[in-house]
Amino acid sequence: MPELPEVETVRRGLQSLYAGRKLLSVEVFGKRTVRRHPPQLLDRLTGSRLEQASRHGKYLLLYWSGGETLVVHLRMSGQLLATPQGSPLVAHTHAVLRFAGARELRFVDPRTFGELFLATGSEPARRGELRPLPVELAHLGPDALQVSAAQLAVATQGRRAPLKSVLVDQRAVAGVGNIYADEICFSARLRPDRPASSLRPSEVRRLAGSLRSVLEAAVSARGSTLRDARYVDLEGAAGGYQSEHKVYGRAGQPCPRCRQPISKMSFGAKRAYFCANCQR
DNA sequence: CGATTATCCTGTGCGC
DNA sequence: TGCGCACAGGATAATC
Repeated sequence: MPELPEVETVRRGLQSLYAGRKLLSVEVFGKRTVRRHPPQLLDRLTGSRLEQASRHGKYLLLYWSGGETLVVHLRMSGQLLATPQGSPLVAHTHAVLRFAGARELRFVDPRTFGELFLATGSEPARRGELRPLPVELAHLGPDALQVSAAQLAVATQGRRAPLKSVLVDQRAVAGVGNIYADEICFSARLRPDRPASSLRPSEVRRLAGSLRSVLEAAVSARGSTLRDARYVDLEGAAGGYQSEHKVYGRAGQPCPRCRQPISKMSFGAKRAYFCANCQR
């Protein structure tokens, strides 16, 4: 559910609320949220200070003074919430991190797709990144807010797959999901079912510009919160970008550019919303 | 090899 | 009002 803008909003909240704070304890409930290794391994973090809250794509990376990296992915329904000490645990609370001088950090996730794990090692730092990426995330493409037109050209080259499929493929570009892929295609005036390899250089450049501008605008608006309010920030507040969606979820409504009705097409299991008149 | 599909879960909203 | 079913922001292993 959360895509790059929502995860980035959470990251900023973590950085401002918890950076420099010492971790007092970690408590994990159930088996699914910490599933890559024994949950008690997280006790290694106790006594460390959070040095930096970082992000690559939809993954949160918490770097600690002891040298450990805690990786968090919210998947479809995960939330991180800054909650007053000792207030009642809501249903589906799977982990609680207690900090010195700050509210508890709670991981709440009804569908239990989300996960937390300690990185086991790092690959060399990528260009433009201060910290190395955990080996577990080595398969990810460049972060969607950093990606260049040249990198996008490589990602789309030789791929007959629909453009939207490539955009949501985290190995190609990390951070774009179902909502923003549609919004980016609309902004770039490109049909989501265009074979990725058919994009001309000028179209790839347009796509790169739209990637940047749509994601930056969404980050500025603190992400998108849909009707089910599954995404909220650390304070429990909804985002504001949903009111700026141009095509996502708007089948039949007039295109904001040309007033023709927005179309919906099926895409394997997923669907894509687009304007058949002004996206080519 | 690359592209669909099935799966992990719970909650919600819709149609009957 | 109540029930059953389809569907949901994701990622990945299995299958075509």
